[in-house]
Amino acid sequence: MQDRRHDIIQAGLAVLREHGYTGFTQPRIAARAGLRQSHLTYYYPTRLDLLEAVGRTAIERQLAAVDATLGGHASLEAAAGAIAAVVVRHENTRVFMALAQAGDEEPRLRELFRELADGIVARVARFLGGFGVPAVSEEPARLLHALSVGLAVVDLATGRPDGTQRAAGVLQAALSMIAGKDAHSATPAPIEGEPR
Amino acid sequence: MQDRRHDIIQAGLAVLREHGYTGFTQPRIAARAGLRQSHLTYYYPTRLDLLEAVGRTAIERQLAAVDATLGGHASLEAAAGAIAAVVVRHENTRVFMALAQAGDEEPRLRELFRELADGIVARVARFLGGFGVPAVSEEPARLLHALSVGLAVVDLATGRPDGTQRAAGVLQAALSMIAGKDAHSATPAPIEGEPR
DNA sequence: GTCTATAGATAGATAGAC
DNA sequence: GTCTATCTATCTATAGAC
Repeated sequence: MQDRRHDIIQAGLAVLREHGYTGFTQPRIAARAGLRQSHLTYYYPTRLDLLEAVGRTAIERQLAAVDATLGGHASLEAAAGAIAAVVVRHENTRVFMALAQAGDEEPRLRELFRELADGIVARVARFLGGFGVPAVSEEPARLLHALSVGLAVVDLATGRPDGTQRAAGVLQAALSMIAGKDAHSATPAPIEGEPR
Repeated sequence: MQDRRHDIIQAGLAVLREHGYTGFTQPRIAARAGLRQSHLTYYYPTRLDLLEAVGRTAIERQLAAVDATLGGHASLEAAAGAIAAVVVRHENTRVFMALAQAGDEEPRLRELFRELADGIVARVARFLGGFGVPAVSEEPARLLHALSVGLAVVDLATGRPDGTQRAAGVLQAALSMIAGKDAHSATPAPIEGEPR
Protein backbone atom coordinates (compact mmCIF):
# COMPACT_ATOMS: atom_id res chain seq x y z
CA MET A 1 0.00 0.00 0.00
CA GLN A 2 1.39 3.31 -1.15
CA ASP A 3 -0.54 5.33 1.38
CA ARG A 4 1.87 5.17 4.24
CA ARG A 5 1.63 8.90 4.54
CA HIS A 6 -2.10 8.72 4.93
CA ASP A 7 -1.80 6.13 7.71
CA ILE A 8 0.78 8.22 9.48
CA ILE A 9 -1.38 11.33 9.38
CA GLN A 10 -4.33 9.43 10.75
CA ALA A 11 -2.22 7.97 13.53
CA GLY A 12 -0.75 11.37 14.31
CA LEU A 13 -4.16 12.97 14.47
CA ALA A 14 -5.46 10.26 16.78
CA VAL A 15 -2.50 10.69 19.10
CA LEU A 16 -2.91 14.44 19.11
CA ARG A 17 -6.60 14.16 19.94
CA GLU A 18 -5.97 11.76 22.79
CA HIS A 19 -2.72 12.93 24.30
CA GLY A 20 -2.34 16.54 23.24
CA TYR A 21 0.78 18.37 22.23
CA THR A 22 3.12 16.90 24.81
CA GLY A 23 2.02 13.39 23.89
CA PHE A 24 2.60 14.00 20.21
CA THR A 25 5.84 11.99 19.96
CA GLN A 26 7.31 10.13 17.04
CA PRO A 27 7.62 6.78 18.83
CA ARG A 28 3.99 6.82 19.91
CA ILE A 29 2.72 7.82 16.50
CA ALA A 30 4.92 5.29 14.76
CA ALA A 31 3.69 2.51 17.01
CA ARG A 32 0.12 3.50 16.25
CA ALA A 33 0.75 3.50 12.52
CA GLY A 34 2.49 0.14 12.74
CA LEU A 35 6.05 1.14 11.88
CA ARG A 36 9.30 2.14 13.54
CA GLN A 37 10.06 5.63 14.64
CA SER A 38 13.14 5.69 12.48
CA HIS A 39 11.00 4.83 9.51
CA LEU A 40 8.53 7.56 10.25
CA THR A 41 11.25 10.15 9.96
CA TYR A 42 11.78 9.12 6.38
CA TYR A 43 8.35 10.40 5.43
CA TYR A 44 8.35 13.31 7.82
CA PRO A 45 11.93 14.21 8.66
CA THR A 46 11.14 16.37 11.63
CA ARG A 47 8.48 16.44 14.27
CA LEU A 48 7.28 19.79 12.99
CA ASP A 49 6.89 18.53 9.46
CA LEU A 50 4.59 15.88 10.79
CA LEU A 51 2.64 18.30 12.95
CA GLU A 52 2.15 20.58 10.00
CA ALA A 53 0.77 17.76 7.88
CA VAL A 54 -1.47 16.57 10.68
CA GLY A 55 -2.57 20.14 11.26
CA ARG A 56 -3.77 20.51 7.69
CA THR A 57 -5.94 17.46 7.96
CA ALA A 58 -7.20 18.58 11.34
CA ILE A 59 -8.21 21.94 9.95
CA GLU A 60 -10.30 20.38 7.22
CA ARG A 61 -12.06 18.28 9.80
CA GLN A 62 -12.64 21.19 12.13
CA LEU A 63 -14.10 23.37 9.41
CA ALA A 64 -16.40 20.58 8.31
CA ALA A 65 -17.47 20.16 11.93
CA VAL A 66 -18.25 23.86 12.16
CA ASP A 67 -20.47 23.65 9.09
CA ALA A 68 -22.28 20.67 10.52
CA THR A 69 -22.73 22.36 13.87
CA LEU A 70 -24.09 25.65 12.58
CA GLY A 71 -26.43 24.26 9.98
CA GLY A 72 -30.19 23.90 10.29
CA HIS A 73 -31.16 25.89 13.34
CA ALA A 74 -34.44 27.75 13.58
CA SER A 75 -33.00 30.66 15.50
CA LEU A 76 -29.68 31.94 16.74
CA GLU A 77 -30.38 30.86 20.29
CA ALA A 78 -31.23 27.37 19.14
CA ALA A 79 -27.61 26.82 18.11
CA ALA A 80 -26.26 27.29 21.64
CA GLY A 81 -26.66 23.66 22.63
CA ALA A 82 -25.05 22.38 19.46
CA ILE A 83 -22.06 24.69 19.84
CA ALA A 84 -21.72 23.75 23.50
CA ALA A 85 -21.61 20.08 22.58
CA VAL A 86 -18.66 20.75 20.30
CA VAL A 87 -16.93 23.01 22.80
CA VAL A 88 -16.77 20.35 25.50
CA ARG A 89 -15.37 17.74 23.11
CA HIS A 90 -11.88 17.73 24.54
CA GLU A 91 -10.27 15.97 21.60
CA ASN A 92 -10.97 19.03 19.47
CA THR A 93 -9.64 21.34 22.14
CA ARG A 94 -6.38 19.43 22.39
CA VAL A 95 -5.84 19.75 18.67
CA PHE A 96 -6.19 23.49 18.43
CA MET A 97 -4.33 24.05 21.67
CA ALA A 98 -1.47 22.09 20.16
CA LEU A 99 -1.62 24.22 17.03
CA ALA A 100 -1.73 27.33 19.16
CA GLN A 101 1.36 26.31 21.09
CA ALA A 102 3.17 25.30 17.96
CA GLY A 103 2.23 28.61 16.41
CA ASP A 104 3.76 30.38 19.38
CA GLU A 105 6.99 28.43 19.00
CA GLU A 106 7.30 28.20 15.26
CA PRO A 107 6.35 30.88 12.72
CA ARG A 108 5.71 28.17 10.17
CA LEU A 109 2.74 26.91 12.13
CA ARG A 110 1.31 30.37 12.67
CA GLU A 111 0.02 30.54 9.14
CA LEU A 112 -1.80 27.28 9.67
CA PHE A 113 -3.57 28.51 12.77
CA ARG A 114 -4.60 31.68 10.98
CA GLU A 115 -6.16 29.61 8.22
CA LEU A 116 -8.18 27.78 10.80
CA ALA A 117 -9.24 30.90 12.67
CA ASP A 118 -10.13 32.82 9.51
CA GLY A 119 -12.06 29.86 8.15
CA ILE A 120 -14.14 29.55 11.26
CA VAL A 121 -14.81 33.26 11.54
CA ALA A 122 -15.95 33.38 7.92
CA ARG A 123 -18.36 30.52 8.52
CA VAL A 124 -19.70 32.02 11.71
CA ALA A 125 -20.19 35.36 9.96
CA ARG A 126 -22.21 33.63 7.26
CA PHE A 127 -24.24 31.86 9.91
CA LEU A 128 -24.99 35.09 11.75
CA GLY A 129 -25.79 36.85 8.50
CA GLY A 130 -28.49 34.26 7.88
CA PHE A 131 -30.25 35.55 10.98
CA GLY A 132 -30.06 39.18 10.07
CA VAL A 133 -26.92 40.13 11.95
CA PRO A 134 -25.32 42.83 9.81
CA ALA A 135 -22.06 41.75 8.23
CA VAL A 136 -20.59 45.24 8.22
CA SER A 137 -17.95 44.18 10.67
CA GLU A 138 -16.64 40.79 11.61
CA GLU A 139 -16.84 41.59 15.29
CA PRO A 140 -19.83 39.43 16.24
CA ALA A 141 -18.31 36.47 14.42
CA ARG A 142 -14.93 36.96 16.04
CA LEU A 143 -16.65 37.31 19.37
CA LEU A 144 -18.45 34.02 18.97
CA HIS A 145 -15.28 32.30 17.81
CA ALA A 146 -13.10 33.57 20.65
CA LEU A 147 -15.83 32.81 23.14
CA SER A 148 -16.04 29.22 21.95
CA VAL A 149 -12.29 28.84 22.13
CA GLY A 150 -12.23 30.19 25.65
CA LEU A 151 -15.09 28.01 26.80
CA ALA A 152 -13.35 24.97 25.34
CA VAL A 153 -10.07 25.71 27.11
CA VAL A 154 -11.75 26.38 30.43
CA ASP A 155 -13.80 23.22 30.19
CA LEU A 156 -10.76 21.14 29.31
CA ALA A 157 -8.79 22.50 32.22
CA THR A 158 -11.47 22.45 34.89
CA GLY A 159 -13.21 19.25 33.84
CA ARG A 160 -16.44 20.09 35.57
CA PRO A 161 -19.23 17.55 35.37
CA ASP A 162 -21.74 20.23 34.41
CA GLY A 163 -19.44 21.71 31.78
CA THR A 164 -21.88 21.31 28.92
CA GLN A 165 -24.65 23.16 30.76
CA ARG A 166 -22.33 25.95 31.77
CA ALA A 167 -21.09 26.41 28.23
CA ALA A 168 -24.61 26.26 26.84
CA GLY A 169 -25.77 28.89 29.31
CA VAL A 170 -23.03 31.30 28.37
CA LEU A 171 -23.51 30.70 24.65
CA GLN A 172 -27.22 31.21 25.01
CA ALA A 173 -26.60 34.54 26.69
CA ALA A 174 -24.13 35.56 24.01
CA LEU A 175 -26.38 34.58 21.14
CA SER A 176 -29.33 36.37 22.70
CA MET A 177 -27.25 39.50 22.99
CA ILE A 178 -26.01 39.22 19.44
CA ALA A 179 -29.57 38.72 18.26
CA GLY A 180 -30.48 41.88 20.12
CA LYS A 181 -32.76 40.42 22.72
CA ASP A 182 -32.54 40.60 26.47
CA ALA A 183 -29.23 39.29 27.62
CA HIS A 184 -29.81 37.97 31.08
CA SER A 185 -32.13 35.03 30.74
CA ALA A 186 -31.19 33.02 33.79
CA THR A 187 -32.67 29.77 32.54
CA PRO A 188 -30.68 28.18 29.73
CA ALA A 189 -32.66 25.73 27.65
CA PRO A 190 -31.83 22.04 28.03
CA ILE A 191 -29.00 21.18 25.70
CA GLU A 192 -29.01 18.75 22.88
CA GLY A 193 -26.05 16.85 21.56
CA GLU A 194 -24.16 14.00 23.15
CA PRO A 195 -23.36 13.99 26.87
CA ARG A 196 -19.83 14.08 28.16
CA MET B 1 19.96 32.58 52.26
CA GLN B 2 17.22 30.20 53.27
CA ASP B 3 14.90 31.25 50.48
CA ARG B 4 16.07 28.86 47.86
CA ARG B 5 12.49 27.84 47.32
CA HIS B 6 11.51 31.40 46.62
CA ASP B 7 14.27 31.78 44.04
CA ILE B 8 13.28 28.55 42.38
CA ILE B 9 9.65 29.58 42.12
CA GLN B 10 10.61 32.91 40.61
CA ALA B 11 12.89 31.23 38.11
CA GLY B 12 10.22 28.68 37.27
CA LEU B 13 7.64 31.37 36.72
CA ALA B 14 9.98 33.33 34.48
CA VAL B 15 10.72 30.25 32.39
CA LEU B 16 7.04 29.41 32.12
CA ARG B 17 6.22 32.93 30.99
CA GLU B 18 8.93 32.93 28.35
CA HIS B 19 8.97 29.39 27.07
CA GLY B 20 5.59 27.94 27.95
CA TYR B 21 4.76 24.47 29.11
CA THR B 22 7.11 22.57 26.82
CA GLY B 23 10.00 24.79 27.85
CA PHE B 24 9.30 24.28 31.55
CA THR B 25 12.20 21.89 32.21
CA GLN B 26 14.19 21.31 35.34
CA PRO B 27 17.60 22.00 33.78
CA ARG B 28 16.49 25.34 32.39
CA ILE B 29 14.86 26.43 35.61
CA ALA B 30 17.81 25.30 37.68
CA ALA B 31 20.24 27.22 35.50
CA ARG B 32 18.11 30.31 35.88
CA ALA B 33 17.98 29.94 39.63
CA GLY B 34 21.72 29.39 39.77
CA LEU B 35 21.87 25.76 40.87
CA ARG B 36 22.09 22.28 39.44
CA GLN B 37 19.15 20.37 38.19
CA SER B 38 19.88 17.56 40.58
CA HIS B 39 19.75 20.02 43.42
CA LEU B 40 16.45 21.42 42.32
CA THR B 41 14.84 18.02 42.67
CA TYR B 42 15.71 18.08 46.34
CA TYR B 43 13.32 20.96 46.94
CA TYR B 44 10.75 19.87 44.38
CA PRO B 45 11.11 16.13 43.81
CA THR B 46 9.04 16.00 40.66
CA ARG B 47 8.35 18.32 37.81
CA LEU B 48 4.69 18.46 38.76
CA ASP B 49 5.47 19.46 42.33
CA LEU B 50 7.35 22.39 40.96
CA LEU B 51 4.64 23.33 38.49
CA GLU B 52 2.07 23.22 41.25
CA ALA B 53 4.12 25.58 43.40
CA VAL B 54 4.78 27.90 40.50
CA GLY B 55 1.11 27.74 39.61
CA ARG B 56 0.07 28.99 43.03
CA THR B 57 2.30 32.01 42.75
CA ALA B 58 1.13 32.62 39.20
CA ILE B 59 -2.48 32.59 40.29
CA GLU B 60 -1.89 35.24 42.91
CA ARG B 61 -0.24 37.41 40.32
CA GLN B 62 -2.97 36.89 37.77
CA LEU B 63 -5.73 37.75 40.22
CA ALA B 64 -3.90 40.88 41.29
CA ALA B 65 -3.52 41.80 37.62
CA VAL B 66 -7.24 41.35 37.09
CA ASP B 67 -8.01 43.69 39.95
CA ALA B 68 -5.62 46.28 38.59
CA THR B 69 -7.09 45.96 35.11
CA LEU B 70 -10.73 46.27 36.07
CA GLY B 71 -10.38 49.10 38.54
CA GLY B 72 -11.15 52.76 37.93
CA HIS B 73 -13.09 52.85 34.68
CA ALA B 74 -15.85 55.34 34.03
CA SER B 75 -18.00 52.94 32.07
CA LEU B 76 -18.08 49.32 31.05
CA GLU B 77 -16.95 50.12 27.53
CA ALA B 78 -14.02 52.10 28.83
CA ALA B 79 -12.47 48.92 30.18
CA ALA B 80 -12.20 47.27 26.76
CA GLY B 81 -8.81 48.74 25.97
CA ALA B 82 -7.36 47.82 29.34
CA ILE B 83 -8.58 44.23 29.08
CA ALA B 84 -7.28 43.98 25.53
CA ALA B 85 -3.84 45.09 26.69
CA VAL B 86 -3.74 42.22 29.16
CA VAL B 87 -5.13 39.73 26.68
CA VAL B 88 -2.33 40.26 24.18
CA ARG B 89 0.35 39.90 26.84
CA HIS B 90 1.59 36.51 25.72
CA GLU B 91 3.50 35.75 28.89
CA ASN B 92 0.20 35.56 30.76
CA THR B 93 -1.33 33.40 28.08
CA ARG B 94 1.52 30.91 28.25
CA VAL B 95 1.06 30.52 31.97
CA PHE B 96 -2.60 29.70 31.94
CA MET B 97 -2.28 27.54 28.84
CA ALA B 98 0.35 25.56 30.71
CA LEU B 99 -1.97 25.23 33.68
CA ALA B 100 -4.78 24.20 31.36
CA GLN B 101 -2.68 21.50 29.77
CA ALA B 102 -1.43 20.29 33.11
CA GLY B 103 -4.99 20.23 34.35
CA ASP B 104 -5.93 18.04 31.42
CA GLU B 105 -3.11 15.62 32.19
CA GLU B 106 -3.09 15.63 35.97
CA PRO B 107 -6.15 15.84 38.25
CA ARG B 108 -4.00 17.46 40.90
CA LEU B 109 -3.58 20.55 38.74
CA ARG B 110 -7.24 20.76 37.88
CA GLU B 111 -8.13 22.14 41.27
CA LEU B 112 -5.56 24.87 40.80
CA PHE B 113 -7.02 25.96 37.48
CA ARG B 114 -10.49 26.04 38.99
CA GLU B 115 -9.26 28.34 41.71
CA LEU B 116 -7.93 30.68 39.08
CA ALA B 117 -11.05 30.57 36.94
CA ASP B 118 -13.42 30.99 39.88
CA GLY B 119 -11.35 33.84 41.26
CA ILE B 120 -11.43 35.72 37.98
CA VAL B 121 -15.13 35.16 37.42
CA ALA B 122 -15.91 36.43 40.92
CA ARG B 123 -13.90 39.58 40.30
CA VAL B 124 -15.47 40.16 36.91
CA ALA B 125 -18.93 39.69 38.40
CA ARG B 126 -18.17 42.31 41.02
CA PHE B 127 -16.88 44.62 38.31
CA LEU B 128 -20.01 44.19 36.23
CA GLY B 129 -22.21 44.61 39.29
CA GLY B 130 -20.66 48.02 39.83
CA PHE B 131 -22.16 49.08 36.51
CA GLY B 132 -25.60 47.80 37.22
CA VAL B 133 -25.37 44.40 35.55
CA PRO B 134 -27.60 42.17 37.66
CA ALA B 135 -25.70 39.53 39.58
CA VAL B 136 -28.55 37.04 39.53
CA SER B 137 -26.52 34.73 37.35
CA GLU B 138 -22.82 34.50 36.74
CA GLU B 139 -23.33 34.21 33.01
CA PRO B 140 -22.14 37.65 31.93
CA ALA B 141 -19.01 37.27 34.07
CA ARG B 142 -18.29 33.81 32.72
CA LEU B 143 -18.86 35.13 29.24
CA LEU B 144 -16.34 37.90 29.67
CA HIS B 145 -13.83 35.52 31.21
CA ALA B 146 -14.12 32.88 28.50
CA LEU B 147 -14.04 35.56 25.83
CA SER B 148 -10.81 36.97 27.21
CA VAL B 149 -9.25 33.53 27.39
CA GLY B 150 -10.22 32.83 23.81
CA LEU B 151 -8.94 36.16 22.55
CA ALA B 152 -5.65 35.56 24.34
CA VAL B 153 -5.18 32.12 22.83
CA VAL B 154 -6.05 33.29 19.34
CA ASP B 155 -3.71 36.25 19.60
CA LEU B 156 -0.87 34.08 20.87
CA ALA B 157 -1.29 31.60 18.05
CA THR B 158 -1.86 34.01 15.18
CA GLY B 159 0.54 36.72 16.28
CA ARG B 160 -1.12 39.41 14.23
CA PRO B 161 0.40 42.87 14.35
CA ASP B 162 -3.01 44.43 14.92
CA GLY B 163 -3.92 41.96 17.65
CA THR B 164 -4.55 44.58 20.29
CA GLN B 165 -6.99 46.50 18.11
CA ARG B 166 -8.81 43.34 17.13
CA ALA B 167 -9.18 42.24 20.72
CA ALA B 168 -10.25 45.71 21.81
CA GLY B 169 -12.89 45.83 19.10
CA VAL B 170 -14.40 42.52 20.11
CA LEU B 171 -14.30 43.38 23.80
CA GLN B 172 -15.92 46.73 23.08
CA ALA B 173 -18.73 44.98 21.27
CA ALA B 174 -19.16 42.47 24.07
CA LEU B 175 -19.16 45.09 26.81
CA SER B 176 -21.64 47.21 24.91
CA MET B 177 -23.95 44.25 24.59
CA ILE B 178 -23.60 43.38 28.24
CA ALA B 179 -24.33 46.97 29.13
CA GLY B 180 -27.45 46.71 27.02
CA LYS B 181 -26.56 49.16 24.30
CA ASP B 182 -26.35 48.65 20.58
CA ALA B 183 -23.99 45.86 19.80
CA HIS B 184 -22.59 46.64 16.41
CA SER B 185 -20.57 49.80 16.74
CA ALA B 186 -18.14 49.36 13.91
CA THR B 187 -15.64 51.90 15.19
CA PRO B 188 -13.79 50.72 18.26
CA ALA B 189 -12.27 53.50 20.29
CA PRO B 190 -8.49 53.88 20.20
CA ILE B 191 -7.00 51.61 22.80
CA GLU B 192 -4.96 52.57 25.76
CA GLY B 193 -2.38 50.43 27.48
CA GLU B 194 1.04 49.44 26.29
CA PRO B 195 1.66 48.56 22.65
CA ARG B 196 2.79 45.13 21.61
C1' DG C 1 19.85 19.55 56.18
C1' DT C 2 22.49 20.88 51.76
C1' DC C 3 24.21 19.64 47.61
C1' DT C 4 26.39 16.60 43.62
C1' DA C 5 27.55 12.67 40.73
C1' DT C 6 25.44 9.36 38.33
C1' DA C 7 21.94 6.40 36.55
C1' DG C 8 17.71 5.46 33.77
C1' DA C 9 14.53 6.58 30.38
C1' DT C 10 12.95 8.59 26.14
C1' DA C 11 12.98 11.74 22.52
C1' DG C 12 14.72 13.18 17.89
C1' DA C 13 17.67 12.73 13.90
C1' DT C 14 21.26 10.47 10.72
C1' DA C 15 23.81 7.24 8.16
C1' DG C 16 23.45 3.44 5.70
C1' DA C 17 21.57 -1.53 4.42
C1' DC C 18 18.25 -3.77 1.32
C1' DG D 1 12.30 4.04 -3.14
C1' DT D 2 11.64 1.41 1.41
C1' DC D 3 13.10 0.46 5.74
C1' DT D 4 16.33 -0.26 10.06
C1' DA D 5 20.24 0.02 13.30
C1' DT D 6 22.37 3.35 15.80
C1' DC D 7 23.97 7.74 17.73
C1' DT D 8 23.37 11.96 20.19
C1' DA D 9 20.93 15.04 23.07
C1' DT D 10 17.93 15.89 26.81
C1' DC D 11 15.07 15.19 30.44
C1' DT D 12 13.73 13.18 35.10
C1' DA D 13 14.90 10.75 39.17
C1' DT D 14 17.85 8.38 42.72
C1' DA D 15 21.63 7.17 45.54
C1' DG D 16 24.92 8.97 48.16
C1' DA D 17 28.83 12.45 49.57
C1' DC D 18 29.58 16.52 52.57
